[in-house]
Amino acid sequence: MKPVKTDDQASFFENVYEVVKLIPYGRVTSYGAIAAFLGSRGSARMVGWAMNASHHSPEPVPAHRVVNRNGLLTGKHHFGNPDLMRQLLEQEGAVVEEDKILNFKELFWDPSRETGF
DNA sequence: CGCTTGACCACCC
DNA sequence: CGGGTGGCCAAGC
Repeated sequence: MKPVKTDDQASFFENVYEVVKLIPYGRVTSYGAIAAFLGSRGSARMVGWAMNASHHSPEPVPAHRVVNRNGLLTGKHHFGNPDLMRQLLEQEGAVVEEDKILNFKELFWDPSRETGF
């Protein structure tokens, strides 16, 4: 992974972006998992808010790999095209139906586990 | 400065 | 299946 933000702007948002960019191809995670990994277990909403501002990030953020705890593509309406998120996930090998990842359990990527904390 | 909203989560009815 | 409540924290008005 990249070096830690030495800048003062190491905010929750930047942290979220880093984690999301670390998500391997074909893998997905949840807002709550990211929030928990960052130390704010109950701040899942902040992760979503960070994603909302992801366009603010200089680098592209694979937000389509972040879904809710249900494996549901809750943020699909923020990709410009509601079908884009689903297609991106299917493109990476995910099985999506009714805006839900069926093999979510298999594709789930736990940041606190896969990264060796 | 305070209330409302939000790409969430969990529990309850 | 639907809906409501509490918690969380930040941004918008």
